[in-house]
Amino acid sequence: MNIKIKLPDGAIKEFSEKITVLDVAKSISEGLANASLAGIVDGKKVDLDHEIDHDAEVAIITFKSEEGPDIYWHSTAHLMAQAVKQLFPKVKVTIGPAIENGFYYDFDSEKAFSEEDLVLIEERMKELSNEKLPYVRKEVSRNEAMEIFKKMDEPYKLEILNEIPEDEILSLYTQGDFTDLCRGPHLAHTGKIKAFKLLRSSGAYWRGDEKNKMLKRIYGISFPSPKELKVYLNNLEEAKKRDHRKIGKELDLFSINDDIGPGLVLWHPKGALIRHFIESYWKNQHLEYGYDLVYTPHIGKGHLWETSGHLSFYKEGMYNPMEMDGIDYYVKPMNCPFHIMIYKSSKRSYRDLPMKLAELGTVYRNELSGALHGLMRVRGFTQDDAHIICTPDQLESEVEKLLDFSLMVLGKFGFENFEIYLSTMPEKSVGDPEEWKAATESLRKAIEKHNLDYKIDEGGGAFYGPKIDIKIKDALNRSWQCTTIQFDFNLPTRFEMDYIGSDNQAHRPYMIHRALLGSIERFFGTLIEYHAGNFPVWLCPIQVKILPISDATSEYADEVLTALKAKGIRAEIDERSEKINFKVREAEMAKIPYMFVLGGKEAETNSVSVRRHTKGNLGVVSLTEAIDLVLNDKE
RNA sequence: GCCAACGUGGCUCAAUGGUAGAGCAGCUGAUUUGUAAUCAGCAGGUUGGGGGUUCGAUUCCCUUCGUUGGCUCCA
Repeated sequence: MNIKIKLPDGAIKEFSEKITVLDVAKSISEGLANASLAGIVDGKKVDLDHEIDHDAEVAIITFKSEEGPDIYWHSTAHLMAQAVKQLFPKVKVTIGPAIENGFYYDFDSEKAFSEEDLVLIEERMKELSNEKLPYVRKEVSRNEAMEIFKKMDEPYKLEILNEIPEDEILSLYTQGDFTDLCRGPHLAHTGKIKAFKLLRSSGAYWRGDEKNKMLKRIYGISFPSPKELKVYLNNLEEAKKRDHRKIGKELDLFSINDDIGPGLVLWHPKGALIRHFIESYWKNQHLEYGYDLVYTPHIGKGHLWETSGHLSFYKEGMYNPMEMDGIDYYVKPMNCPFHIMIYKSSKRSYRDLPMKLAELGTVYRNELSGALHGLMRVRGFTQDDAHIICTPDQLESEVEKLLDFSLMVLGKFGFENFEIYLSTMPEKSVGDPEEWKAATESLRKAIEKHNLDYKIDEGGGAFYGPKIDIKIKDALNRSWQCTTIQFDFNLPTRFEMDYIGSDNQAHRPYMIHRALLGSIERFFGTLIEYHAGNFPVWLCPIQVKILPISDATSEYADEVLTALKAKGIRAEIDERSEKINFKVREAEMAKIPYMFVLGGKEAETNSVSVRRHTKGNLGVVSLTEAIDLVLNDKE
């Protein structure tokens, strides 16, 4: 017998008898064998003790491999479930997958897991890890599996079993006294799990459906070494310092007040000024790129929302109506019907298209109280909304322009890392499938033209059309949607929109909803976190703080201030009779980008000592040079 | 909305059944200072709201509001 094993680098190894994946790793190096978690044989992920009895392509998975962490974390989830079952035998297990950062396991338990419970579970996990219990795979028939889980009294596993397709191989993994239904692969034994931490417990609905029972979820993370775990936990701590709610308070940017109501934002002077700069930039760009700015009211008659369909599809998201002259008025959750009414205010010709109506439209939505989160999810917010109404043959170029525009705007704020999703037709949808196809293709083409990485969210589109979403991550790695470009095959029909074509016939236009920043509130939140409060200079309320060393230079300080203002630089003098250290400290903490320190020397030579926030003292330069420095940074 | 934790002066936190305390911020005064905290004094809280247990509640119980972490939803 002679088995040829092809490795990822193309090398071929020959073995004279059947071997396991671990043998292959060993034949390469002892180190690799130690680090190996599992393997890939002919494209299939398998356990290390998987036997190979034929020529095959084999790759070894370590923690550093793309597939590594998932397997590692999944095995840790099993370890945690074992510990939980031992400590709380009445608990029923459900599912426990690896996630982006770590893993969780959902349990059906009367009692929630307290922090003390988590410590107990961790301790038990440590003991079980020390026992180096092997994860043993066993393939079973459907009946066997049913028997086993019936005996174990695990109803959720039985429910899952029933939903696995007939032709799929069923496998069980057992370590010590714990058996779980699982596709695998898993680590060789529990001793491989060296460092772990249970991070939090929370509630989670079975299958994510609020109609189902509330389960108890435990989240955790694990690494092959304590050092990696420590680095991860440290990063988590560092990330918390970037939290927009914390920085928003420290820099006095915004607040949310109990007496006003949850999810309703107060923009304080500094935050409002930044918002003003964001909005003016936004308006100027829209005017330049062929948009028309509009303003629309905050409320509209119930009849309007019936026509739009919001009262049948989105009622829970809307505030209750208020009555006037016997007619119900609703606060708007969206701007679209208003923009449509502007379109419909006169007869439109194909020559009017594309029509692009843009508005910083403030809307109110009744978000679930438990979902509110700082500026990221609020109940009243301003969308940087626009509706593009065009003919079918303008579609593709409009989508392309949109994506260009969006990337340019996001870039202006310093955003370069984001996730792009293309969402396609869901099961329940309105509109002609051919139109869906064309629209989806035009979205795809636009993304590909930019050479951007993107993920497809199959069936994730709105019922009324496909969409592109751009998401930005917050300090804790949670994604928040900013840009959204959505087709709408629904509203043009509902509102019977039309235009007269060159053939003198009425046609139905295409409509695209889009928001670039998403909402000003959320965008501001992500902006704060992305820059850790160190805003791009053009957005800073104060760009330069002038710090005279003593009263003796206060006259010169005034001159510097005048010179800065003349160049459109926002500056302020700290005139207090405090030590320079103190003034520097306060300016640093206020994250002001430039500090100009002035003493007798500077006054004599018409210069300033420049200090850059986070970078420190840059030395003395002439006032004109210093001003140029700031102006260059202000772009 | 659901599961859980939390709620003490503007901010960060202390006080586990015996009339609430610190630092920072604020105010007043002194200090005129060379790149991240000058010194002193003063003032500020019916401990989120309501109810209960108790001789006595920040502390224990109930309820309500809010916040936080998740579930869900979405800008």
